[in-house]
Amino acid sequence: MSRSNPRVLSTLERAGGFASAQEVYRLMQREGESIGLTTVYRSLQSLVNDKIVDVLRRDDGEAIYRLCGDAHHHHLVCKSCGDTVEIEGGAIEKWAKLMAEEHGFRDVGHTAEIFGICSKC
Amino acid sequence: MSRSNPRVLSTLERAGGFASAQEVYRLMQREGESIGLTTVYRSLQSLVNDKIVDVLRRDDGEAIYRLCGDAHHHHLVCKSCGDTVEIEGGAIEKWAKLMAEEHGFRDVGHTAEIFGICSKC
DNA sequence: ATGGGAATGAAAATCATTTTCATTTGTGCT
DNA sequence: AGCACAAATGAAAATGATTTTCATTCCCAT
Repeated sequence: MSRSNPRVLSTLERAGGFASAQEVYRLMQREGESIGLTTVYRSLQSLVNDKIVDVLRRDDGEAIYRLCGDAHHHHLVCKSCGDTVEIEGGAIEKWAKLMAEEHGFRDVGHTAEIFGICSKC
Repeated sequence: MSRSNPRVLSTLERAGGFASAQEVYRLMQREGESIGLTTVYRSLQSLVNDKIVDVLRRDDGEAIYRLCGDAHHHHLVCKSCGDTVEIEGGAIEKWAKLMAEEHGFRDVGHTAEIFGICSKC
């Protein structure tokens, strides 16, 4: 396995903590950093594995990587401008646990996202 | 613009109201229907325009089309055997609505999936 | 130095989706 | 029926993100 190239993380931070792999790559190029696209992808993936960044999907399917805090949370994403709010999801945790029990599932995790149009758009 | 091929909609219904374009296409082929992939894509897109179906994204970025208007449900998926149970998600609906209101979002939808290991695995 | 594992990146492969374009089908009109 | 024209179709090529392959380079402990 490969470890993350630190310049990738620092670029993602500089980008406002929210960018696609292609954007991180282009940004690094523009800034004169010598790096391959492959390494950008690998680094971002490794950051996801280490739970240092989160990955979501734009409407067009492109993956966007986003620095996130550590507590388990969910996202409220604006479909138009991509603005994201972290929200608390205690209700979901309970629901997931309950449903899993009811159907005899163990070792459960979940995903949940809310998307809509924010007040600015 | 093109109009939707009715067999596409009927196949999406038969698939449980939830499938990707590729899946709809493969399903139709398996059932002996003669149709091109292009037409499947075009039909699904036109159904989205007409707001007859919803489009979301899987984790891998593939677009999945969902009949809306249908009672909205969620999935409990086994990570090991892929078995899927449809579950009711009233709690989630309320949660999503509440969170959206709190942050001034409108026109909101959501996705939620629970995954774990089923009793058979 | 030197041997081996990790990191790198160019190029090729993959895969969903979109576009192009030539052909077929359908529909209204005479 | 015969004709014209618009809409629908689908095969094949193009696109674009992402992944894989693989040869090379780097680094570090012996």
